[in-house]
Amino acid sequence: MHPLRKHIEELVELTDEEFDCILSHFEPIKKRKHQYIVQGGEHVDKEYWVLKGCLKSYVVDESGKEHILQFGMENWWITDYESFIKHTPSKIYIDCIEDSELLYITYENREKLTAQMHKMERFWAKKSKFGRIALQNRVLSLLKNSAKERHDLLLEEYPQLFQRVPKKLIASYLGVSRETLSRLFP
Amino acid sequence: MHPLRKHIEELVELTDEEFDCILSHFEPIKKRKHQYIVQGGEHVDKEYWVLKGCLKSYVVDESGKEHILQFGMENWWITDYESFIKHTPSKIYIDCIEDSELLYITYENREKLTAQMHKMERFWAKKSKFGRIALQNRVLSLLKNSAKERHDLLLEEYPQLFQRVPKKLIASYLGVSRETLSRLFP
DNA sequence: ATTTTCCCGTGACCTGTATCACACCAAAAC
DNA sequence: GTTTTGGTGTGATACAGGTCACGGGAAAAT
Repeated sequence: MHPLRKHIEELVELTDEEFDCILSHFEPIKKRKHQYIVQGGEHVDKEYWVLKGCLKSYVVDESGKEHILQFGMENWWITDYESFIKHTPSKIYIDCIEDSELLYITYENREKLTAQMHKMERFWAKKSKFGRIALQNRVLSLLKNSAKERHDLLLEEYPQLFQRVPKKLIASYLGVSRETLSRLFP
Repeated sequence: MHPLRKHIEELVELTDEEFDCILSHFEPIKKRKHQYIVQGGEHVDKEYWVLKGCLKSYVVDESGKEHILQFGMENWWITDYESFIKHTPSKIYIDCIEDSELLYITYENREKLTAQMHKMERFWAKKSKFGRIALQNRVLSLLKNSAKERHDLLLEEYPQLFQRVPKKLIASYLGVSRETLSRLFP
């Protein structure tokens, strides 16, 4: 079964025809390590689904430091939601940590697809709810947990991440410096 | 026009009949300052809309310190989304900072309403998207901004808040101690 | 009216984390 | 193979913000 179908069917059931229709709204794209799919200032009109590889979305502050909002690995969706939903210029960057294979859907195609297939509207609505809950928990974690606790929680939830991405990126996701993270876990 | 109707019509247009139908799915409730609408451990099956007053949703850590996730004032929705959506026991508390008048809808009624009125499904979907974007920006702000910067951004975005709620709650929302906040803005 | 609680500023001190600087090593680029 | 780049650990030092403690005044409770 196509991995995207498997992914969608975790939330809604599909017939063969429905999935064919869904897939026809996507385009495949390959990107190599260090290549961008979103750069700050752009208008983002695509949402990406990761078939293979690993990406990061982040902002860059005035001092040039990166702050990671999200990683994207197999079966994850990634884009700048603010730009994608509100049609505003992007504040974030997304690039590949590894060579990656992606499927993307344009805003227009997503609108078409949700209009004609109510299941997909429900699918994305659920995704949005879960994404919101995850972000809510991340806010709470940033408010109440120490760097060490945040690290342990991340390790527990996404152990694969620690095998794949450099620790300085983990540090940037957790909101601590590379050096501090290194000292916390000798 | 009913304030709830005005609120909903900011995102989707309604006929009189549609709004009557919507309103019939809600119940009014009054709560006094210090009263809870959600307490940790409960199963939350209601979403609240604030007609009048002010509330806060927060977690309590092991040391007893409160960390504020969200304030709710007029025209805001408030509940524990994680518990409400996933049907898990609540990790958060919600209580009134002022005497408040609320309208609530149960999970069941919300399901009924979204099933029979597609507009409301779209309304809540949009709300969810915007909520997610707001949380995303809050995460980024916690990662990249100092306490002072976070304060200034909050003041800019929600000046009313500073007129209504004690500064210690603002501090708790920003993720700094009351004393530090007091020193930052003498 | 009196008492109690809460709000808020402020001093003294402590601690977690940032920053800067350097060194080592592995992996990528040439 | 050699060079360059990037990832990681570690020391020294600086600082933002936390914690504890106190007091005064406003607001709520009695």
